[in-house]
Amino acid sequence: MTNNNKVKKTGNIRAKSQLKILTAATTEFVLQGYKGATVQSIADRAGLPKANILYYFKNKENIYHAVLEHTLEMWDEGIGDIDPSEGPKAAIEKFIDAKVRMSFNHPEASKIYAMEIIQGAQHLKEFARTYQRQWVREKAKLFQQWIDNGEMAAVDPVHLIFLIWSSTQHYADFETQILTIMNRAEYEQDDVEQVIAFLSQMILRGCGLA
Amino acid sequence: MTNNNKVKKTGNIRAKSQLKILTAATTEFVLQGYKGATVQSIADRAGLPKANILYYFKNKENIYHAVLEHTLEMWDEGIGDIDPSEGPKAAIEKFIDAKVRMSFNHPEASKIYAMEIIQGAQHLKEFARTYQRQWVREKAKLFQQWIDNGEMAAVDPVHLIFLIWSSTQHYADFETQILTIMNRAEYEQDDVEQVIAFLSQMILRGCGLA
DNA sequence: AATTTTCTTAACCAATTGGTAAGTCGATAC
DNA sequence: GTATCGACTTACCAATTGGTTAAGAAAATT
Repeated sequence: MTNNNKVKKTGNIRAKSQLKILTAATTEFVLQGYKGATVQSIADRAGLPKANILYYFKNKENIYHAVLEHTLEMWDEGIGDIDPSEGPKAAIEKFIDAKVRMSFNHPEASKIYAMEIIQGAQHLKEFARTYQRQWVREKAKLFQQWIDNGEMAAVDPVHLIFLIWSSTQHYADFETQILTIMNRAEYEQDDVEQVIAFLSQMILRGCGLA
Repeated sequence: MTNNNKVKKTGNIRAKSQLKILTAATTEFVLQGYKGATVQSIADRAGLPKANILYYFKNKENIYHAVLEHTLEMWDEGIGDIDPSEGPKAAIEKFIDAKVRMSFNHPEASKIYAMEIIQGAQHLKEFARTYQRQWVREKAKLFQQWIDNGEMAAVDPVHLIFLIWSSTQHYADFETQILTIMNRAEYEQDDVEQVIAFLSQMILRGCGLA
């Protein structure tokens, strides 16, 4: 009998350290950009010596890849699939809800993602070309059926998806600007609900669903 | 009489070179980030030797400041002030129109701006705190009056402004993603008009104005 | 207790990069 | 003709940074 008292001790330090590094790296990459974030700065933020970082990750690019993967997993989970049987109103509501909550809960993930796209999506082009394109087409088709059925107004489904993406992500990516303009130090609990209510109202009405 | 034949020869080269550098620098900063863009890469893109760059601009940060200023000027011009007397419908239409056209015509300006905000707006906090905050408050007040007058639906004016900003800028900042998903190499003439029509329709309806 | 594996660290290096010093060159002014 | 000034260039350096090596400390396994 091995590993009885302390369950899975091996790899425990490893997993812990890797997570610490990944978290620190995400923040550094957002704040300083890929080139601006140094291995040393990541190490400092993680509270580990620099050589230790390069013990767990082969090199800097490797860290960045790991951060991106982590981000994409979140995108995948948080996006909440649309259930066709629910009808357009519930579908859009659920979609907005999920995206807004993700923006408020994981702003750094959204920021990393946004910076990648802005800079030309060198590391994400494949993801967009395969996965996202497919996702958008499926969902657009669904919306189109609802439109053809007279269940919602005739709006361009693809642009509708872009609208939901942009308006929801904005609260993560432009956090700094929004807080400064509203003269606030940070978001509060209520803000999430308020944004969800506002965007749902606007977009549903825009789709002739309210 | 000096400078008769050739009008203002001195400073002509200067202005031309500076513009070339600024344009090249904007692209480099967008593509590589502040730290990632090297003076050499800016020089290469501008078609000038590196030392020449540092002859016209004291240092790298100086170039970046110049780029940001140039961007803010555009923001200022392109935003197109809202005329209270026109009523909410025309005002919102005009606002969306101006912002979308700016996104399609100067995507790099939008991108530089977006990256600054995402990374914490180190160089733009003052601008947001003074100028933008004031602008948003004025406009929000205007919308509120229209709402109180029953001229438009009761939607949160500040969030409405954020919605217009985010949905219009999206086409510049996320250009790469949008084109990839739509399986297109670049935007076409029609796209601008289509986006303007879509967003106007959606947002006006959301405001109970269509 | 011995041994093997994992983890941690200091010291170091090669390459890149921002920036400078010191000048050349050509045109205009005097 | 020569002094001046803006435009441009070469050669160089100090500092930073990504990454390696090699060796020791700690843990886990036997």
